[in-house]
Amino acid sequence: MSAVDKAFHGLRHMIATGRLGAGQRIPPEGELCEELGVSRGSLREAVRMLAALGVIEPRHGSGTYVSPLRPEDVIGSLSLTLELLPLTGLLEVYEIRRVLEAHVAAQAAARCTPEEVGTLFALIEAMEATDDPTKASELDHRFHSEIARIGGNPTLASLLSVFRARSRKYQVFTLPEGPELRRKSDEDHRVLATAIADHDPVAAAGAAQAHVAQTERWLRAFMPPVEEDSVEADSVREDGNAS
Amino acid sequence: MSAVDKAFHGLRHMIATGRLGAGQRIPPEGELCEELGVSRGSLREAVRMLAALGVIEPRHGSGTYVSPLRPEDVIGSLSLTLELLPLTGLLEVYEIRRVLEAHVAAQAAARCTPEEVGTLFALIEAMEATDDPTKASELDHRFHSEIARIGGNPTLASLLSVFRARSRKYQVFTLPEGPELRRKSDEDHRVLATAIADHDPVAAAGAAQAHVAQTERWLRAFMPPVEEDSVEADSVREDGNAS
DNA sequence: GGCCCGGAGTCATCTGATGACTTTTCTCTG
DNA sequence: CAGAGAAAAGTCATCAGATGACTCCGGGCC
Repeated sequence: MSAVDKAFHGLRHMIATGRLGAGQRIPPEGELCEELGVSRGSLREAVRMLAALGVIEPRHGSGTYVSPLRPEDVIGSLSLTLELLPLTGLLEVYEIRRVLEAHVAAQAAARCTPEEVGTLFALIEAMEATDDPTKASELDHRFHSEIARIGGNPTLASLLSVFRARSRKYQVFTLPEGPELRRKSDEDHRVLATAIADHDPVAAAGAAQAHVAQTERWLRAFMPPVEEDSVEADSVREDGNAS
Repeated sequence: MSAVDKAFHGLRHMIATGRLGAGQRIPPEGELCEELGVSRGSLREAVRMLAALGVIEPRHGSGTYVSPLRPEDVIGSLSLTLELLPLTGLLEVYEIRRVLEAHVAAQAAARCTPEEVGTLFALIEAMEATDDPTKASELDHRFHSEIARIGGNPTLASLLSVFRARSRKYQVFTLPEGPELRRKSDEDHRVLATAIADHDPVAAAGAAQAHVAQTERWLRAFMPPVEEDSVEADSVREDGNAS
């Protein structure tokens, strides 16, 4: 077992066994190095691994703390890498979204309060009122997140949030067909929110599934290019190396 | 932005834009340090982060390679941390499992071939034939993984595999009530496999959901203690502290 | 009492050196 | 010429030391 692995599993074991509890500050680097028998460099690499996985959180100048270990802390680490998956993976994610969004919609229909229904319709109206595609996409995300929250399962809500973030990279609303798509999307939202307000889980599940499926079809049809940062001209194409 | 963040996002950007493709070897540490403007230590921490997330894989003496970027590569990183979640998180995971297992069962019922049905029943018979709880748990995992595979969505299959691994930590079959639970579990498996063999998605979904719900009830009822010392490489034998 | 400042504690980063492992290349032998 | 073995190059793994940056707290000053 390598030194970094030793430090990684040692730290993970301390957390799993409760010796280091959620939110607690872990011992300083020096002490951990001595206890785990590795150098500071190796320990720091292990700490970075756990930080990337959302388990611990170093704070410059203060110390390193165990995360609250809530589901979103751990699942959120997926958002950094999910968008690296190829396109076939994205379509598979949509199938999962269909199923889970339908489930949370049904749960929300069974559990929602009048205040929560009001929030949903307020988001819909804000969505219909804006012309900014970016803002509309943001509100769309909040609308679905609110439904997931009402569903009552934070783990599921954070998982869906990650999946939606991956989909949002492709901004269908900025296409020439965007306004038309948005109008249909708004209709879907009203159908979904109405079903939830009526406490009709079956209708809500159906509406949610249809909505996701519609988005997926649009994506398949148009497949806009994704641009995530500055567009660097591929001047560096050193494909002809010595191999 | 810190040096490690600079290296992390720089590497991630190279992969996202395709400059570093799946399976490809990335430049050696020295070159990347110069290009990204960070020291070797910082670069190595960034590499470790991406490795923890399943995106790249360093090979001692050979180089560092981009992973195949298959869904299981990225989702598998969750398995290292999901078991750190508190118990409430586990129960939420069970709700997700209920929904997704039902879905893959329905998909499998719609898509399965006679050969795949044969595999399922062979696994059931092997499960019923063994007395070893550990082996039974292993076969149970393979049975459900096979159904998920037949379902046709590798991303979903790997996600469910991670969720099941979390549940398997609690070995209900080793309890005093284990044999009784196993008998009922075997019945569930036969019902599920029969529904799949009959190409009856509705029955398959219902059977899968009921099976997961049953397991969840057992876990709530007995809640056996978790023992996680699966790694026997006790190179650190100085753990005999005051804990 | 409130504000400013300095010191202790901690993480962040860099540099240099050495060891371990893999892959390639070359030489020697048959 | 072919093959096996050794040598060499390339790369990651690990350690040690030093310095900088940041946070937090407490004491001194107004």
